[in-house]
Amino acid sequence: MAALRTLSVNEERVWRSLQFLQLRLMAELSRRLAENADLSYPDFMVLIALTSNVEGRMRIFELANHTGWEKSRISHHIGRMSQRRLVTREKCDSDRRGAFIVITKRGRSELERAAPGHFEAVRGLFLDWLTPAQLTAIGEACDATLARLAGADHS
Amino acid sequence: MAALRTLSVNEERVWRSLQFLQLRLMAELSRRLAENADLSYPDFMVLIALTSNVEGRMRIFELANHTGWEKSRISHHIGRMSQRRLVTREKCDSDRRGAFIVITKRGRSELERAAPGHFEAVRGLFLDWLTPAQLTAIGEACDATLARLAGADHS
DNA sequence: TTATTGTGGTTGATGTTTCATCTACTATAT
DNA sequence: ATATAGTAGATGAAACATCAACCACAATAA
Repeated sequence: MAALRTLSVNEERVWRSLQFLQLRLMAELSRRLAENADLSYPDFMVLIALTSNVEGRMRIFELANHTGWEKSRISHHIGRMSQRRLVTREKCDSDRRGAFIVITKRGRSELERAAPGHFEAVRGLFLDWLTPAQLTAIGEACDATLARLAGADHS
Repeated sequence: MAALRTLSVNEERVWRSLQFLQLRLMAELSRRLAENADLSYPDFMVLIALTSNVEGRMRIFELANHTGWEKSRISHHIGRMSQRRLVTREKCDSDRRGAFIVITKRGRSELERAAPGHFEAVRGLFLDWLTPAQLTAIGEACDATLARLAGADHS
């Protein structure tokens, strides 16, 4: 029975909207990815990360940095993706604990099938409708928060 | 080998930041919830929704609207939460298909243990650092996008 | 009344994410 | 050389999320 709403009315509205944005926008983007190719949103992120370097191969920890995911999540996800022949694992010579993840021909073709529509959707559903001021505000607010989160010594 | 980056440099930076914000901020908020109480973020959302009406009871579909989740997700989650005695299910007289979900004493006490720290964190990690202009920009951008997503007839 | 359609919610199967832990190796210190 | 600590990644279990049925009832129409 304590008073629980400790955000101002306005703050709460924005916070709620941001959470709903996440939910709805990701759902719609996922839906379209699945429609255009046989890829989930996470699949797509991994493939995009892999192709951000020319060889299409990357260490697990590099993938983790790129996506922001934990190594375990990467590892499990790569396991599933390699069953579907979207990527393969290769040995790493310079560090024998390590593994390279390499995009396959099939992975590349799925990605190429999905990417144009995806980026078009990101723009068409979201980015294109923002004023330059909104775009800047969002970018700066996110970056500042991320910097703070990274900097704080997590008690 | 096609040209895949179809967002402008600036657009891509903002889009990436927004995705990382989601990831990191939610992770940190979840971590703190688990630290202060025995609640996951989804648990917390359900309990907050339930207490937004005075009786602490709500139909499944109301919970779904409140959280933005699908009914099946709600139902499964309620199943797990009721095993932990955070909520219970009750019959609905006015519609015999329906179910009421009711917060328990235990649910209320966990919530009260978690809520102050949670909202403080939302402010301290994020909201408090935004300028009024940024807050407005984010709110309006989210709302406009959500309206568009809801309005479009999803082909 | 009966048929039809729609809604509220559940269920089971399957896919995903997290958490804690483990193995193998590398790096550093003694 | 050996001990110690740290890092890369894999793994199994459990929590979580999605999807496609499904059942029970309500609402509408014939």
